[in-house]
Amino acid sequence: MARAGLSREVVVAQAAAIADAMGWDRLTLAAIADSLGVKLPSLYKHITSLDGLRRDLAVAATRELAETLAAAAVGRAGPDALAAAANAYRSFAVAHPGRYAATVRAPAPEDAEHREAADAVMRVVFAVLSGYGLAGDDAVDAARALRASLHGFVALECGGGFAMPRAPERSYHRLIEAFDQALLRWPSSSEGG
Amino acid sequence: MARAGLSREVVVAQAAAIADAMGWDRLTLAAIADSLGVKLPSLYKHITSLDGLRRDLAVAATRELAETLAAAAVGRAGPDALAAAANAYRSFAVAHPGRYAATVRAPAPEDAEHREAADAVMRVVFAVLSGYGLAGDDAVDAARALRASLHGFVALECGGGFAMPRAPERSYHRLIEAFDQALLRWPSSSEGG
DNA sequence: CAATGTAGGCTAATGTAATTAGCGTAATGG
DNA sequence: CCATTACGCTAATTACATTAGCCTACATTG
Repeated sequence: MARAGLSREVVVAQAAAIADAMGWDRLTLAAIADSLGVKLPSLYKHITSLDGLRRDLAVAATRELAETLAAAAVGRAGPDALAAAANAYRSFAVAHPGRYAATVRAPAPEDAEHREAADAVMRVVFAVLSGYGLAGDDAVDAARALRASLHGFVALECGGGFAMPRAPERSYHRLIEAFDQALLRWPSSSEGG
Repeated sequence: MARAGLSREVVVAQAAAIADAMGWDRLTLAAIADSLGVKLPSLYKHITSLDGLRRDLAVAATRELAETLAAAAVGRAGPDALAAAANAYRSFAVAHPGRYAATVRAPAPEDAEHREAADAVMRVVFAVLSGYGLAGDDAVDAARALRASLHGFVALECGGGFAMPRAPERSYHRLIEAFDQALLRWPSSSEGG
């Protein structure tokens, strides 16, 4: 039997492609093995389990998202940075739905590598918010609100949750515009101790 | 064999309980049958398939959510209605995570019953927005932004996505406050044709 | 170059879950 | 009371994840 030249990286990359094509929830080892031209059990020489593979894919996808966001926001500030990052976020989700879904998986508490990848995403978010002069609890609240808004939008959009006949791009643009305005007034909101 | 007194409704209700307890994604016919004290194949006398059951559960849960939101918002208007509905939304998700996840499933295009349930939710949202004088594309954009923000927040929160040591309730309250302010200025945003 | 050890493929077997086929009994309506 | 239907069962099939254990390509080393 000729060697197939697999590795953990190759398997994860193939898993990403299949997750993008078939959906994160329908990712199966059978499909991955098939598309790599090997039998299913062979994968276990490179992964520990399906869940382990999902975690590896989550880490890889989260890093990819962080780099994408950072690349979009670099050299920009304020509303400019916000719009660039938000558009990059949605584009990533639309272009790579499986990988995007993987980024939503929360890191296990003791998983330093995964945490670091998730932190890298949050660093970009906080960098964008710093352009609005936000820090401390203000920034945490704003970061949560921003991530929630963007994630909620793309999750609903990708899930077919927008039934009305209006282009999602328009609504998204409007959302970001409104968020920008909200950030300008953010620090003046009641700061409950 | 004594009859177990099953029905589609009973099976769906049990599925809801199990989805809440184990998670929407880990809902299995085996668990449902077990908890009802019957063998797995017996369920097929009342459901068409696992996916059919998930759809039935989605309809039931979506109706429940619509009623919950309507009950919370009735008799209120403006910021009051917004806060009441938003809090009811998050409470529902936290109290019934499985049912909440079911409500996110988009109706199939030809599924009138499911569509009607989803419309009932949107009617409450539009009713809240009408208190801000919004209609037409303005209202559609605002409705999408609102649903995205709320869904994104509870999805991330329930998924353990908030790592920072700050109470999610605070961040949520802040989000709603900011959204209220955004709605006041909403119609003045650029209305791109 | 030959011996050898390991890495990386394989087949076979197990367990869980969804689904279908077909059997037998409880409930119900003439 | 009998016939029909409703409803639960067992048995079998399929798909998938997982483990055990085999067998060979290939790199290392004498």
